[in-house]
Amino acid sequence: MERPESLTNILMSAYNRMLQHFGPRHWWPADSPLEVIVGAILTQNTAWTNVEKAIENIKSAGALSIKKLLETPVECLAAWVRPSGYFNLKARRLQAAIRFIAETYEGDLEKMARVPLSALRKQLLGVYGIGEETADSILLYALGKPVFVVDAYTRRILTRHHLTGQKTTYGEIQQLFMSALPKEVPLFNEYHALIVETGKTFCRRTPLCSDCPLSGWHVSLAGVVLESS
DNA sequence: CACCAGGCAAGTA
DNA sequence: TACTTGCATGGT
Repeated sequence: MERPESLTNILMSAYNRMLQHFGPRHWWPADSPLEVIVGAILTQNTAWTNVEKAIENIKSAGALSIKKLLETPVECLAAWVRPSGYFNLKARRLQAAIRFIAETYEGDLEKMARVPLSALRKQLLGVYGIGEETADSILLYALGKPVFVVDAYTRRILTRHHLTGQKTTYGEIQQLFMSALPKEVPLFNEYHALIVETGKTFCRRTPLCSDCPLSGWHVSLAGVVLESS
């Protein structure tokens, strides 16, 4: 049996395999920090292609700014974001996020980005419609904070490779990565993007794992060597 | 036709 | 605290 690998080696090996396979993802797919925030809310449990249509509607209306969105009635927001699903819900969530930025930071995302990570994360989690994944996506991809984003794909891939159980919490999975990896924004950025790409391509709910960059990925942790499925 | 997608909050026990 | 349910469009 091989010598047990450290968690750091396991996670970096997975990262290198995914990077080798897909190349850099250049995330988040958006033209501005505000567009990242809007996209983070609209993509909740929704395919990104649908989010693109919704964002295009907002752009076509010339409304992709804090000032414009702030004065847009919620019914109008709902009409624009309709293609992304849950449109009544997401219109309210969008409005709540925009109001928070306007009221707390005078609509200035650069001012917002100067607040320390942990304090900012708590603030975001207090906003209606912003949970852990959305908060972390905003922190990392819109504000440049070194935090690891955990999503359904992250969970699914780790579970399939026996690195975590089904009931592992968001925070535990986040700690798994953040305790083992250097806390660098470019690494966290690329790592999560690669997980999403790998998940979309090879690890959907209906399994389709052949040729996955992680197939045959030997995981040895705590002296127990497992074979990925 | 059924199932799924880069969650979240509110309700229930 | 830990589970369940509603929310909704568009692609496969």
